[in-house]
Amino acid sequence: MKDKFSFFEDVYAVVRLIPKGRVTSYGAIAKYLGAAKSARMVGWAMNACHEVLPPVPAHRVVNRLGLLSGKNHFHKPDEMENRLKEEGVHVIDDQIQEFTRCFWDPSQELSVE
DNA sequence: TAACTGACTCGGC
DNA sequence: AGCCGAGCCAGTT
Repeated sequence: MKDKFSFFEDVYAVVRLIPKGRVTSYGAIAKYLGAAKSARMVGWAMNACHEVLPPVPAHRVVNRLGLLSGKNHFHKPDEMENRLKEEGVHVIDDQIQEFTRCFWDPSQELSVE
């Protein structure tokens, strides 16, 4: 179907690069891809990530507030926060604790070694 | 075909 | 300081 790698593929690639125990925001990914104003598309891409191989760790992607806004779209809402906790990310009431500390900016981590 | 929605973000009031 | 509206792109109805 997609002869060329679409915006979605790029999003998946970045999300899969997120280190364990780290999280990022839709805007950060969008900005890294050159579409800072298309943060919605990043989220929309996540909506289709369910049948994408290899599986995309969408649970590591949250909004800029560190809120698990997309947990409701997972197979099971609890799976998202449960996975983050298992990776060492403190999550309380769908809110990532020390979000700025666990934040992983692709344009910063992938750009600057 | 045209219109709407959506896992966001920023700016204005 | 908090709430509301507009912008963005692509997929879905």
